[in-house]
Amino acid sequence: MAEPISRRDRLRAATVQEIKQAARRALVEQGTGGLSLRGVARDLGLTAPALYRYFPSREVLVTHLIADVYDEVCAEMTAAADAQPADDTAGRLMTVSRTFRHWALTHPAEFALLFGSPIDRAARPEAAAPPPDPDEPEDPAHEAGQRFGAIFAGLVAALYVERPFPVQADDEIEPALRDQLKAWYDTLPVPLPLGVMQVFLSCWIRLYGTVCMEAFGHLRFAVEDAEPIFEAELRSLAGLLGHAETYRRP
Amino acid sequence: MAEPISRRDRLRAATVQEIKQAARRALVEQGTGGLSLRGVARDLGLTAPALYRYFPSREVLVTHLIADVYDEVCAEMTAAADAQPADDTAGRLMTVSRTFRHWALTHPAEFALLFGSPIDRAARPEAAAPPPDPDEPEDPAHEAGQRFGAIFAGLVAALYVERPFPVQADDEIEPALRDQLKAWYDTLPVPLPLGVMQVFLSCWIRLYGTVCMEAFGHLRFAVEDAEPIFEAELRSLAGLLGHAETYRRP
DNA sequence: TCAGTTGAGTTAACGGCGTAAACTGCGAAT
DNA sequence: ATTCGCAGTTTACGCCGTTAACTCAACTGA
Repeated sequence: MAEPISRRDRLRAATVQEIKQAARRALVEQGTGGLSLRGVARDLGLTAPALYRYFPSREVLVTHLIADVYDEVCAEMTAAADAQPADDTAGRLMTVSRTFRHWALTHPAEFALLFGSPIDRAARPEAAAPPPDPDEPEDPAHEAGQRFGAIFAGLVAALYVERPFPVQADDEIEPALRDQLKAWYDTLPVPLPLGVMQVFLSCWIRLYGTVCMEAFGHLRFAVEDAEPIFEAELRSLAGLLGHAETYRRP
Repeated sequence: MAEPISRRDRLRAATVQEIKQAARRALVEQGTGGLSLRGVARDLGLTAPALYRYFPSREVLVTHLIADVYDEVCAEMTAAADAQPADDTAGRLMTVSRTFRHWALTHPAEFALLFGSPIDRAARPEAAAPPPDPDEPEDPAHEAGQRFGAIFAGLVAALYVERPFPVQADDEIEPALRDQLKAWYDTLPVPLPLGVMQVFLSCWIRLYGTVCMEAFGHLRFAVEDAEPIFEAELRSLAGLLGHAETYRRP
C-alpha cells in the first residue's frame, strides 16, 4: 500500500495548489496587505467560505504560503550554489548570498512576507499554544525558515571544516552567549567550536541587514543603488571567513 | 502679530493631539494591524468620519504617527547621549546604540511601524506624486527619519573629526559607490572624506541588522537573549571606528 | 441496486473596516 | 442679526474574515 491516494485526495491536493497559486499572485500583485481570502476565491471562481474546506483561516493559508516561498528561495539558492564548482565552498557562499539579494530585490512582496515584521501576524491574543497534533507539522513556515538558515550555516561550517578561519575558543566566548550557543548547538549534529556559529550569526546578521535595508528602501536616503555596498559587505565577510583572497567581484 | 492662533485653532490642535494619542494607544495595544480609524474614533467618543476633519485618510494619520514616533526615539537617544560626558563621543555613540536597541525591544509595535516593511503602506497604485504643496512638509515621516539617521551619522562624523579612523581614500572607493556617496554628500554641509560615510553606512547597516533581527524574533532560532550578540557587534563597530580600546561592556 | 454518509460548494448573515456624501447645529465674523 | 465655516453626525457603499445552515454530487457498504 502506502498509496491510499484516492481520486478525491488528488483533486483536493490540486485545489490546494490552485489556492496557493492564486494567493501567490495576489501577494505579488498587491502586496502582503492585498492578500485576501475573498480575492483568492474570486480569482478561482469560488465563494470565500469554500476556502475554509482547505484552510481553517486566512492566517494558516498565509503560513503555508510563507513555507512555499521559503522553499522556493531555498531552491534558487541551492541551484545557484550547485552551478559553482563543488570544491569552491567560498564561491558557493558568495553566489548564494548574491542570489538571496537578487531574489529579495526582484520579489519585494515575498521578501516582506518572510522577513518583514512578524508582529501583525501571530502574537495577537490567540491560543497560548496550538493544539499539539503531532501528525501535521504545526508551523510549516518555521521549519522552512530553518531549512533556509541551514543553507548559510552549512556553507559557513563547511568552510571552517575545509580550512579553519580564526574563531574565539569556547572559553573565550562570553558565558551568557556561550551557554545559549551550546544549547542551540546541541540540536545540531556537528562537532565544531562554538565560535564558528558565532561567526555565522555575525555574517548572517550583516547579510540580512544589508539586504533588508535595501529591499525595504531604508538605504535610499544615501544611495540609489546599494549593490556596491552589498559587495563591500560580502568582501568583508569573505575576510572574516578567511577567504579575503578568493573574493571576486562578479 | 505672528499670533493668529484663534481659540478654534487651539482646540483643533488639541484634538489632533488626542487623535494621535489614541492612535498610539491602539498601535501599542494591538499592533500595526489593529490601528483602525474606527477604533480611534470610538476611543475618543467620536464617529469615524469625524476624523476626516483632521486627517484626509488613515494613511496620512499613520504617516504623522510615524513622524511622532521617530521624534520620540530621537529624543530618547539624544537624552541618553547627553547623559554622557560631552567629550566622550565614542561613549555617546555606544550609549545611543544601546538606547536604540532597548527602545526597539520595549516598543515592538512602534519599531515595526518605523522599520518593518513599508511595502503595505505606500507603493500601491496611488497618485504618482503627491500634490506639490510647498507649505506643508509633504512627508513628515521621511523628514523625521532623516533626523534619526543624522544622530548616528553625526556621531560617526564627530568621531572622525576628533580622531580620524582609517577610511578608504576617495579614489580607492569603487566609482559606482563613490559617485552616489558624493551626490548624497553634497546635500550635507560637512567636508569629510567619502570613506567616512561609507564606514557610517556599514556601521548603521550592522546596527540595524542586529536590532531588527532581534526585535522581529529572527534570532530566536539560535539564541533567546541576543544581548551578547549585540554587544559583540558594538565592540566590533568600536574597532572599526578606531576606538577598540574604549569599548566597555555596560 | 439502493440507502446512507461524506464532503465540496453554495447562500445568507454578522460584525468589522475605510471612505464618501449629505446633513445638522453651533461659534464666530460681518 | 444674519451669514458662513466648520465640527460632527447619519447614512450608505463596498470591501474584509468568518460562521451557520443548506444543497447536491460522489463515494460507500449491504
